[in-house]
Amino acid sequence: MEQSPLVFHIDVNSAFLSWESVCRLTEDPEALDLRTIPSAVGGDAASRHGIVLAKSTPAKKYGVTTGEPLVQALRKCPSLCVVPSRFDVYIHYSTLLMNLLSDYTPDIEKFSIDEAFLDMSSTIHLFGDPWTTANQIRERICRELGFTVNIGIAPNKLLAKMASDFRKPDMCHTLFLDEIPEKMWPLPIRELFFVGRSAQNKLEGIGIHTIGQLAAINVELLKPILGEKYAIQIHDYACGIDPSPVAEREPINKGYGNSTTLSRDVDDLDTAFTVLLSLCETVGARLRADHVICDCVCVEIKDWDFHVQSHQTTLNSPTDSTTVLYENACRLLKEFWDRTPLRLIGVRATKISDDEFSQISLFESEQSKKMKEMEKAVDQIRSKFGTDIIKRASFLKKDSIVDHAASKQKHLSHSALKEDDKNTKN
DNA sequence: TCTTCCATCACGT
DNA sequence: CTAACGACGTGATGGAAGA
Repeated sequence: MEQSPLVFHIDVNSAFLSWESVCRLTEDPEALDLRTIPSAVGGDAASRHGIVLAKSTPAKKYGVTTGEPLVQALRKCPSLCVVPSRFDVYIHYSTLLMNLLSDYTPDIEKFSIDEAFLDMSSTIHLFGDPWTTANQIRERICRELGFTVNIGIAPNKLLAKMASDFRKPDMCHTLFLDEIPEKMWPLPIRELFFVGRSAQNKLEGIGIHTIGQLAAINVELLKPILGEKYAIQIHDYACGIDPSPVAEREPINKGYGNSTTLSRDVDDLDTAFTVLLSLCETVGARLRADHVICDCVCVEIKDWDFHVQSHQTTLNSPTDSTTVLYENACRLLKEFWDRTPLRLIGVRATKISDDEFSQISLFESEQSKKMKEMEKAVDQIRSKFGTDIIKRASFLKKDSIVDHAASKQKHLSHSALKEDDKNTKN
């Protein structure tokens, strides 16, 4: 039996801000709805680090944009109500959303915390026509979960994603093949998925400003500028071509990273090592939780002038051990860091493989066995009480320079109300 | 010469 | 346009190193 391909893309409007609002209203029905005032979710408003992760519609009217520094946003809109992010809350609402969506098809690809693709090709006949069905989903999410979404309706993922981005919020849009010239081709090149700043500049350099112009040009002319593979991809995209299937199972991680911007620049090895230990502990715990091991450790630094460097090393044997990660990370950093003050340090484990048959080697020493047991115990306690409960001894003496996201999520509903007194500095 | 490794860049949420 | 802000993740690229 013949099926025409049909993909929905669901995108939560201002996800973090919407979810923050819903959560607060659930806790206190009298609470102020952040969506009705100029507001934003930011990393850490108090220390004036961080960026705008999501903004309300009223904030948008002041020119506040996602991704911009909080200080800049506050200059544009001094009355902006900035609240800290709570990822545990967002994961909760994301799960509710994905569960609801799974009522409509088993073919779901969770694309990010607030986005999903639904392959509706084989199930749409159970519900009605695509437009009506999408609107029913949109209304049901609003009614049952309390937040709005955009839904793109199209024959493939790329077009569905483009469609969900059209007019916001709380809207459904179609983008079928015959609608491409009218709805997609007039758009500026930058709005095409996968065209970032760099590609935008290169394309505009040869007089291409709209998606339609990109679709019309001979792809051979793009290859020398963008590289062969990338040229073909975005040219296909501009033509509405995307054969990639909706992937039901998310692929296993290729890497596990953890990085942090420090509350002040660091220029001594000891402090840097302490930060590395914290990062390695997180990464190691995640490796063990997923029952995987890594064969490569990478250390990344960003200095005071935003200059980024990274170095990596291949391990003698794959590991999930915090200690091994830490020793290698320290060695790397010591080797390549020229002691320029650092604002960010990161650790990344790559070349991931499965842990299944990596039982304790016969030659493994008693000491490393004990080490592993200790790490396992730390992981267990952390998973029960949160990552802040246990700290290694070396943390206890120094003042904490690491901005732990987990350590600033208490008392936030109160502190969020007194945002006014910190706009005096620059 | 062919592959792998390494560092960086680009792109997305 | 510059000044200046995150924490992730993936994949491409081009040069160096190794087989």
